[in-house]
Amino acid sequence: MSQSIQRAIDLIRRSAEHPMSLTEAAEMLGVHKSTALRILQTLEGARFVRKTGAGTYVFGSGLIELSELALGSMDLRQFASEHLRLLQRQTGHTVHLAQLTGDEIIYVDKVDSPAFDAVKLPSRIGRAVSIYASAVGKVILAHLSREERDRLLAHVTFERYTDTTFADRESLDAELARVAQRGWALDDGEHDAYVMCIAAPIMDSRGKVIAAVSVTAIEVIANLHQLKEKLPLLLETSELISKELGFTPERPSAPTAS
Amino acid sequence: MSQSIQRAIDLIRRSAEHPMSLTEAAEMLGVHKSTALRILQTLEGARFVRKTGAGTYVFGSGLIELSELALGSMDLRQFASEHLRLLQRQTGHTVHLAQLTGDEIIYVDKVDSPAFDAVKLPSRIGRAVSIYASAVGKVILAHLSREERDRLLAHVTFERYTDTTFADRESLDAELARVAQRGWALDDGEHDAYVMCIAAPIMDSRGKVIAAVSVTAIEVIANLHQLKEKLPLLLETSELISKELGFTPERPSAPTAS
DNA sequence: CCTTTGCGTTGCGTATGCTGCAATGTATCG
DNA sequence: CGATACATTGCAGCATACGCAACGCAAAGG
Repeated sequence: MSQSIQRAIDLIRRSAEHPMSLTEAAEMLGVHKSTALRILQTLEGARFVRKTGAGTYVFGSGLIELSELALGSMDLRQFASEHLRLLQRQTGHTVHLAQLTGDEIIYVDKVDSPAFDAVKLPSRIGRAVSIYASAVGKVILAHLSREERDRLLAHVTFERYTDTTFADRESLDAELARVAQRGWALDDGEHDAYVMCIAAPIMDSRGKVIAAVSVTAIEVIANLHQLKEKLPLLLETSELISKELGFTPERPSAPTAS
Repeated sequence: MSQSIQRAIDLIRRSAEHPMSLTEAAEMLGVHKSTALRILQTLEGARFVRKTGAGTYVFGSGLIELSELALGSMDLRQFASEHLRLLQRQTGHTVHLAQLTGDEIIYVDKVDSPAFDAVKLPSRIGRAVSIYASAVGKVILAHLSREERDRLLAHVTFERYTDTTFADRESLDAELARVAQRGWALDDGEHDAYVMCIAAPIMDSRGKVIAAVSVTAIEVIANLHQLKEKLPLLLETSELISKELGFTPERPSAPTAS
């Protein structure tokens, strides 16, 4: 659409990976150096990129700050933070908070194990999660209305990542029915063969599912059975967070009792 | 410099704060709605903003992801991560990692206390720290070469935030001499009257200071004396991180005493 | 039910603002 | 000290991003 803005975006993307010189930037865009320079200077003014002493350009603090600001202003994240950290300490495993935003599910928080022997998972805040090959994805899908579920799955092209992946709409629907009934989801290595996961939904004040919490472990650390033992803790966490968002379970016989 | 890019930047900034409608965006920029639309569509294509169901635009996951990518690719952050988390658990206080990037010092990691009663500090990853009114700033300045220190302080306009602020070059230099000699810095409420802090430097393989670790507490939780008791833990942490970066202490007679 | 209003969106001619060129400045090298 | 390889600045031309006006659409209101 907008040429110069697209060029600026390309440069930002590039700067997040490697430092780049002005000449590199110009070559990458296929434009004259003076053009690249003006774009970079504009970005530099906003601290979207920063110029190093060596004259190369790198990703700037302005974007990091904005991104932290945006994440920080999410109500969900604030309400959930302490519960996630408690859950991490209780289970010893990595805890994720994934939020449904528009048509995709993205990680908005992650609490790693502080232990030295902890395995670093490839998940990253801001990154989208597979909607059908993850516990958080499935548990959110399972609790959505039929229309919304169809909308989210409309543009999905299924891919069989591992043996256990639900790689077509039919088997996925069957799985989602099971998930909806019991109220939580498993991921038995459906995206990465050795990554196990359990997830529970988070509801807002209108009872709509908007996010999910999950506990993740690799098979070497804990198998599926061991992970399931943490279910009560996980469910307690998801219920507490939902409650903080104003969700009240449907049972009419349960008033504001403490 | 570049008009349309500047406009795009303004819209990104705005979207990080509130959701905005197309009309709002156009009014804010003082341009026609069609112009604002094209900019937003370009940004949307890169997931720098996202369009909500209500038709408003919000900060997109693309920028969050890029920012996490940029932070994650910093070697320092990877090497330091687990040490910071250990230090947090050992001290119970908030731990910061601040890195010297260009002419400014920014927070690149932060480990809050997971305790429920923990006070949320206003610091935020990506934000710049005062270079002369913070423990991390002072400890980095104190270990820099004379030229670099002068360069960093050249454009600084001193401001006396509190009674204890070193608000002129002369008193700051005296303080920096003390800091350099003992190898760590204090912040006795020099930026915010009730925020106490101790910091130690992190060296790279060439022995140059590139970052600092700090332990922070508000006076209600721990006074300066109590904070100083954590010094051995702090120094151990900073030395371990420096070692991971390839730094070897000059003193051959100082073994790995615990 | 039709009208009105307030949005977002599209097509198009125009001029603004971006681009490329060439010249200048600056640092690093032989 | 000249040569090279950069980044940077000024300027003229034209491509591109702009504003306008018309359209589509949904919600509000008579």
